Amino acid sequence: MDNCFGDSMKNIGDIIRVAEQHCESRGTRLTKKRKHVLTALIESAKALSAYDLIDVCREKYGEDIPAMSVYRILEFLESENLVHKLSTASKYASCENIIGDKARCYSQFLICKSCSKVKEVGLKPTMIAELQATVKDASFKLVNPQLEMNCLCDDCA
Amino acid sequence: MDNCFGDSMKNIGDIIRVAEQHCESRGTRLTKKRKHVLTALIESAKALSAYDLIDVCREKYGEDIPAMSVYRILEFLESENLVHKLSTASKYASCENIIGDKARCYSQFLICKSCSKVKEVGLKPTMIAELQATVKDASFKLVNPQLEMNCLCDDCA
DNA sequence: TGCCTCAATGTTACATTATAACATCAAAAG
DNA sequence: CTTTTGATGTTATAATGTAACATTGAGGCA
Ligand SMILES: [Zn+2]
Ligand SMILES: [Zn+2]
Ligand SMILES: [Zn+2]
Ligand SMILES: [Zn+2]
Repeated sequence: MDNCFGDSMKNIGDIIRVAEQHCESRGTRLTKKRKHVLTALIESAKALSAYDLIDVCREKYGEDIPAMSVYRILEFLESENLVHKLSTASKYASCENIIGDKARCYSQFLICKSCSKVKEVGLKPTMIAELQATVKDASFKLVNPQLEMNCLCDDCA
Repeated sequence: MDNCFGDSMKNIGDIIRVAEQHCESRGTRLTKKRKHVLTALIESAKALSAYDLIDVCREKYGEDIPAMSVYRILEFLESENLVHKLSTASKYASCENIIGDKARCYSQFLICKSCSKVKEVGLKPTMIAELQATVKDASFKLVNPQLEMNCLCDDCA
């Protein structure tokens, strides 16, 4: 490994600050609860369900957020491109490009079906073009080009 | 349009017969209920939920299949590569390659998020190779290469 | 034929994921 | 301060999916 921190090298404070600025510049607010949900996702290497997040927020912040609110918060964070919904897993993961703002790029997600570990990887333009062409040939319009790949991580394989 | 039948050109009897032979050759059985569920999916241009299928089977075959059984039947049909589960939509679609047995190929599914119309398109080998490479670089193993694309069909766009 | 066995299906109960509808609270603006 | 609007709470319920155990039914064999 290159350093002694591994993935936890990422400075959460920095990411949150960027997320706050991002929201501010868009006229929205990263409230305390939204920040907690986002932080929980950033700190997790694994995708979490809405109900997982309820547990994490209770355990880590002593904060009881009802399911309905968690879903609304996730919807907000997704609309701000800070979080991605992984439909194949019914779980949520923080965007890995909050700093750098590549969030609008087309990503593929490698999701371990055993432990939910997730990795977000940008799609190459050539791939995007090919996917777009396929969709067009079939008379469909691509709405959300997010790809989710059903995988096993090396720990689980 | 090339002919007056459109997609309904596909001869369902032929497909079912191939599916039966396929099962027989694998030592499994395409029972009456399994056949009904499979037929319902083949006849539908749209992906259907398990509960949709309960309704279709009741309406078309006067047959009341409990939810648990429908899920088991879908699991069986998927294990035989006759049906695909579209996880992003929580719906199911018949394989479009039952005749020809390309079922083991890697497919991408274009799914209309408005009406659930679905099209199965084979992935080009170059695409598969690229996806595989990405997965490998990230230390994941690809389990199921199925791609699901969130689209709008031309009718709904 | 009658029994045996195992696959298929039924039944009941429940878990998980998600949304609708309406009430309340709180921050920013005037 | 009040108004306004966005954010959150509350309650109920819908939609999707699974666990556990019971029953049925189709083939194989005495
Ligand atoms: Zn992202
Ligand atoms: Zn794993
Ligand atoms: Zn197929
Ligand atoms: Zn459509």
